[in-house]
Amino acid sequence: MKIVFMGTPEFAVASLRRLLKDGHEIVGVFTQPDKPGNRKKLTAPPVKEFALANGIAVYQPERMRGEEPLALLRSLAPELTVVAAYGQILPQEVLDVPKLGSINVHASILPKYRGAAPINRAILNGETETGVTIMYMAKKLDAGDVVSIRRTPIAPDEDAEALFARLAELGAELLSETIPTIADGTAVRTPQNDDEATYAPMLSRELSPIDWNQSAKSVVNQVRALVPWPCASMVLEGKTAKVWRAEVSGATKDAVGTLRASKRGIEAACGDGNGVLVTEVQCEGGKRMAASAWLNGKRVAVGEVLA
RNA sequence: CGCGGAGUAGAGCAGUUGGCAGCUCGUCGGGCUCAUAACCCGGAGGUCGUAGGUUCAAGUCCUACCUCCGCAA
Repeated sequence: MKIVFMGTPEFAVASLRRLLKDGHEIVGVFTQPDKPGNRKKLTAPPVKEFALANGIAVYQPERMRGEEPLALLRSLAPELTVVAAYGQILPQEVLDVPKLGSINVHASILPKYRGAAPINRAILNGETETGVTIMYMAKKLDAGDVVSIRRTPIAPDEDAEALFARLAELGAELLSETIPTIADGTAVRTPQNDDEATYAPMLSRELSPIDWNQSAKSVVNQVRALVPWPCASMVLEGKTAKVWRAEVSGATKDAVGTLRASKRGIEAACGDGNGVLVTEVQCEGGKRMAASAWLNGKRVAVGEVLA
């Protein structure tokens, strides 16, 4: 089938790879323009890299609105458009170009967690189950008719990075199974119940600082949810440090917010009387490292109170 | 030319006015112990990011470059 693919981050690569593997003719890939990444370098979206490496034409319009991109898309004459985390809002005219319509791979069980950061938000909220949804795209964000859903449990110690990778594969698989039903017209369109919709807004740095007054479990969820960006953060020696990994430890008698060096890391007392063991941190200008290694370099004895 | 931090043993760090390269953890061997992630003794492990320069002498001072990272976007 002649397909146009639209996607940007790593999450989308899995689906694109699967489409290729399934033998579809990818007549073009749309992805976000290269952005000035860190410090100096211009970084290309993962989807672009993958597409180019596989000899597929790549288009990076600033906007999909307007006649130009619309004409471009029409000239490619796709039968179906597949979108996965593209990062741009598509006008109805664009969605209507392919005969079979435009479908989207979304990393949640719709109508729950519509929006930009469904995976992170699900972990942040302590969900124990999530999934992927294939749906027809509608004008309203992530509100189109659902075609297929696949659920999966979230492991208690699974972080956003790991879940991302898993859902990307799961989404690709479901996409692969769903496209044939769209092609032969057996796909069933189920409208979403808007009353049950929830939103997963984009992440920001404001979510980073850890409030130790929360329960230990909430703190750990925050740490898991925000990896690898923006990451939960704590204050070490007056500076902010990213927290890459943490786990709930036992009850503690320390006052809320107390940091204590332990054998395996830094133990912090939380609002519910339990402790959180921070096991991997990253200080300003430094690399991520085991918390025990950090304590090592600081020559802090086990049991000593840091703050 | 956006601001800034950092490259020294497997890991994390120290190294003062240039003068024999150190500390903690880990690792290996031995000992103590009912036992141990605890304790004691001992050992191995480093072209100090790269290339030049100054000097009797450079981890340290000068120059260029490479790599990693935080903030800001």
